[in-house]
Amino acid sequence: IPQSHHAGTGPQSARRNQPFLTPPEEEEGGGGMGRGKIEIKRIENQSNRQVTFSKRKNGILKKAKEISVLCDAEVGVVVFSSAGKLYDFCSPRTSLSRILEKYQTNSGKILWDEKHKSLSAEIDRIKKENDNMQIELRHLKGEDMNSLQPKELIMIEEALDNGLTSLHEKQMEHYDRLVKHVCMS
Amino acid sequence: IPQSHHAGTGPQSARRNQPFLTPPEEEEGGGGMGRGKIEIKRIENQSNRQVTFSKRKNGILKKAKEISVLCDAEVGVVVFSSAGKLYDFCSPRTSLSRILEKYQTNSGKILWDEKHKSLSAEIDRIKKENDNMQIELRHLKGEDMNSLQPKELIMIEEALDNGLTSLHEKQMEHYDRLVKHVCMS
DNA sequence: AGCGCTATTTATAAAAG
DNA sequence: TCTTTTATAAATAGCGC
Repeated sequence: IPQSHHAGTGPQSARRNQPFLTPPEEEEGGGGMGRGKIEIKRIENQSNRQVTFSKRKNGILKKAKEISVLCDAEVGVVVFSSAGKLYDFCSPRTSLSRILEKYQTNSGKILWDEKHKSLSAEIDRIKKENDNMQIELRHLKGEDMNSLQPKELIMIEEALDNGLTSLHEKQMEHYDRLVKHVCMS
Repeated sequence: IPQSHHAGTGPQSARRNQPFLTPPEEEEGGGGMGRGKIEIKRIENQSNRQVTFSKRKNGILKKAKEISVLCDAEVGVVVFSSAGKLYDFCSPRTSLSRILEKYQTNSGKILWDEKHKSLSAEIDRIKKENDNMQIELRHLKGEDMNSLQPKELIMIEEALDNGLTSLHEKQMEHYDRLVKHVCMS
């Protein structure tokens, strides 16, 4: 998409990143080439501060999304610009409320009363069930088996064999039906 | 401090970033040069997932701190590892509670009282997920297959075959380890 | 679990539109 | 204010300890 212009300059080999041994002509005679390091302290210029906020806010939300996907982590992020505008992110399959609830449980800090403990408890229970199935599924698919003992592997193997057997029977039924159908026509 | 070795390869002018047209001698005969892009999807290898989580978690908390300082923003971040360990950040001069209060005011979402809805919605969602996994599990175990089409059966078959293949590899590892152990004793 | 190393990939500060 | 561009600064994947 970028692939800017590059009016037919010629060969333009595959090299990239020609640093700038000689400044390849300043775009304008004028001054600033800049980009550069900044120290981590409040940006005084309000405009710059706003721009930087916008960029970094996007950056953080993106990072949050990435870690939640990559590492299967639960993440909640809430950001207010200095102007008071709100931005937030919450990992999929959960909610800020849920994360905060967990936060309370885990940190001991109480963010709100405990009216919803029971609902929460049910969610925990179901999620646990969920996790167990997830694990079983993974195992049947041959994933995450490093922690398994030989005995457990054998049980999985039996399950898989049984599955295949049943499945083949079923496939045979389909096959027979097909053959029968063809013969009759 | 770093300034590693670089045994006198020669002139080594000020250029950096010599990619690696020819690998300038591998340190050891051994293999891995690696580093590289990864796609944003769950990291299957548990160990890598944990390491990446740790690194990126630090990264996000750092970014949160930076934006809060640079841009005078209020930021709250809560992260749970997949193992359930909690990490969090909150900008200075405030607290998570205060940020959340502001969040409610600003977003209209009421985290506490309206939590019922989100909780029950979540329960519904999880239960549905649960059901789907249940079905998939049954299928892999060769149950409830009457409603499946041949094509679907084939997909299941492939899954089972893949599972068996992976599993046999794993069993082979156990076996090899056992043999090795016996021989050594 | 964490730190150091380095090649690469990303994020971004500045500038200009 | 948001976007695109470009040169730099940072983050980080895969190793090794």
